[in-house]
Amino acid sequence: MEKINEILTLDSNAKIIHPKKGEILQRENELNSKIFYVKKGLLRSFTIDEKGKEHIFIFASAGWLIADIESQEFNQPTELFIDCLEKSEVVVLDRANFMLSNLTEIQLKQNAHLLARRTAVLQRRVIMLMSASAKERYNRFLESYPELPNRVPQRMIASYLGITPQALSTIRRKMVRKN
Amino acid sequence: MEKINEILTLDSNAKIIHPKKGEILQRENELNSKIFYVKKGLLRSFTIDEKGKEHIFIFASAGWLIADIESQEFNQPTELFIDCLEKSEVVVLDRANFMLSNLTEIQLKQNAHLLARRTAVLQRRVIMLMSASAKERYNRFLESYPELPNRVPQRMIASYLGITPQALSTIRRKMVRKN
DNA sequence: TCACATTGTTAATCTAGATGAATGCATAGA
DNA sequence: TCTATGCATTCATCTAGATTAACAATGTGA
Repeated sequence: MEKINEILTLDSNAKIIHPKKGEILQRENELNSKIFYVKKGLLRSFTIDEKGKEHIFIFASAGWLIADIESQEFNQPTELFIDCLEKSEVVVLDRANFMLSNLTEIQLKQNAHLLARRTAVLQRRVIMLMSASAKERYNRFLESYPELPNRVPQRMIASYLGITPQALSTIRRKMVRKN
Repeated sequence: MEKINEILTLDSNAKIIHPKKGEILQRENELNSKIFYVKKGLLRSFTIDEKGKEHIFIFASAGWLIADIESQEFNQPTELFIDCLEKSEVVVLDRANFMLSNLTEIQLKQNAHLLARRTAVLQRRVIMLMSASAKERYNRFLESYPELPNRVPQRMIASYLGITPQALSTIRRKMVRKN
């Protein structure tokens, strides 16, 4: 991972920012959205639906990308907000830089790798949402991201799992009683 | 899109196959899984859960990639089956070819573009699964893939949407009555 | 320090969609 | 041609999780 850090920071068009907790890096309906690479800290992306309900799309801790690939790929304004959950250090790239500029072959490959890793996570997520109960999804979440429960409030975990905070609370109660 | 076709077929390591309807291109638990680029026809990927229930992960018609990115990225055996829904023409690439070999810069960029497009679809899918009702998901599906309902049985559409064929049938009945 | 917002919990009720079963239709294979 | 298998539909019932609401515990900012 250290290699990728170096490569990204060597990209002459990349900027580094240090957002603090609560800072919004990208708003819904913005054009020209960016790709963020998290060096330290924790970001998240989320949508807000017509009923005003927040749905967390992805968390990104150190070493992960966060971006609205959909809007970029189809050249539409963002549907996703991106904000900062912990004091962070973030490399800001734009789309042209990431895939279409004159990067070296190694940089392109590393970037493709980061993108593939993100896609892999999404693949698992879709399968989970379709085939697993809320309880199973929560257990899988704990396995996959053991450090996150200490870093984000439960209502955000519930939102990421696609359930209400009440439902998550109930699931946790039942799990405790069984142990 | 025609450009990408040409590029892929020029890749000297790529093979072209012509699977027929029902043919299985990749089974669960296979190692060394491939990336398939659909030139003509229609493929799908799906999982089978512990209860034996089938969940369609993605359809891929002409111009789209289909692959188990997750298992490739984490070097684990495939969880996904890939099979053929219509007589097709398919370019078979392996992972090394796709991202890590000595392709030209243009090829790498085109491949990254295909990957990003797939990621974009997955992004929309996750957001839909989390925030929209079955009826809304069905309507969005019809908008996004207007030609697919004529090409695949309804039970597969239901499976793609994450609902039962009965539920889809009921949704369709209600939609017809309202018009 | 006090007012007020945010978080997590519990419980009562409601509902979208699952499950299971029966029926008619169409397609395929001997 | 007859039979069997798969597909779509309908209905009765069940259930996971949503909704609403009340409350305690913890932060937080003026």
